[in-house]
Amino acid sequence: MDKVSELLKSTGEKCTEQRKLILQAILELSKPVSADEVYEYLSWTNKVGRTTVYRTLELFEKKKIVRRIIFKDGIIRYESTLLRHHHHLICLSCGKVIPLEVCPIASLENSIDKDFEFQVTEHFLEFYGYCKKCKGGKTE
Amino acid sequence: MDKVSELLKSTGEKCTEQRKLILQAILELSKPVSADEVYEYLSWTNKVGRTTVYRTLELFEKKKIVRRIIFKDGIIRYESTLLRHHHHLICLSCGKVIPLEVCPIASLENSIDKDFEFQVTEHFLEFYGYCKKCKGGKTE
DNA sequence: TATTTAGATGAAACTAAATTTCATCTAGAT
DNA sequence: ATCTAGATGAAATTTAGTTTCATCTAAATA
Repeated sequence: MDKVSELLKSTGEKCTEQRKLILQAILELSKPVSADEVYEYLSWTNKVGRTTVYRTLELFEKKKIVRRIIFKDGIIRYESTLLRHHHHLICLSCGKVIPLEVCPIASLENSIDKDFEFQVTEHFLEFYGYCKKCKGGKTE
Repeated sequence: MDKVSELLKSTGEKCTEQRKLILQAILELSKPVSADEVYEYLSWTNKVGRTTVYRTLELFEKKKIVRRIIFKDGIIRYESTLLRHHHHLICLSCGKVIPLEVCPIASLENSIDKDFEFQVTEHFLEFYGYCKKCKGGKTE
């Protein structure tokens, strides 16, 4: 059985053609993608409806196959949890998304727990600015 | 002239009754608020329309009177830039928003500039979890 | 393998956030 | 007091996301 099917099986959920396609799309795109981007990416197959994409991504999130990422624009995006926890550099000019391996936050969570009696379960950190290419002539 | 009017004047934009009310609302609410929350907060005055709230917040963002904050839910919120740059703890159970004075990121921006040739202009960092009250019996 | 069924699918209707249009109004310049 | 660029808001529109419900199918069971 292929990797995608195995990953789906491991959650105890039904392994449908649509779910396989959607999961594969996420892995292939390998960056945070919106439901609509997944839908467009798979439109040529004529096998997956918009509703199913939304519902499946929600399911995947619950099953921790994907994690939710929110950028400035407020659109909900997802990326595979096979990618280790990390952050992003997002170019305000061309939209390029650069993964950033460093996470300088983990160590902070414990001290927040202590100082605020607040139990941190997750955090979001994204950087915005201008990539190498766009640094010169900013287009915004 | 009052503080709110002065702040508006300093941007060179017209100082209308609506803008004064909206700015005052943001200062009074003193937490990240959505356009709709501002609209509801001011509804008793019967002087500000929804469209104007959206447009004015956009203007305020451009004029750096407010900054945009995005939480997990994807709704666009704003807070006054009179509040120094900071982050938030957001309770997944009761929705409470606790401001966090610490910013452990500033020092990192320079090294990102060097390592990735990416000029960071801003960053978002929010923590999610359970506040003191909700820690015990999680409701989600 | 055939049957069964809980759960998955998708078209269409709906909701909510945000934006655009356009006729009217007004802050502040003259 | 007059003028006008820009501000306002009701209504229409767009966009992201959700719900409904009739139909279909994965996979459990006979």
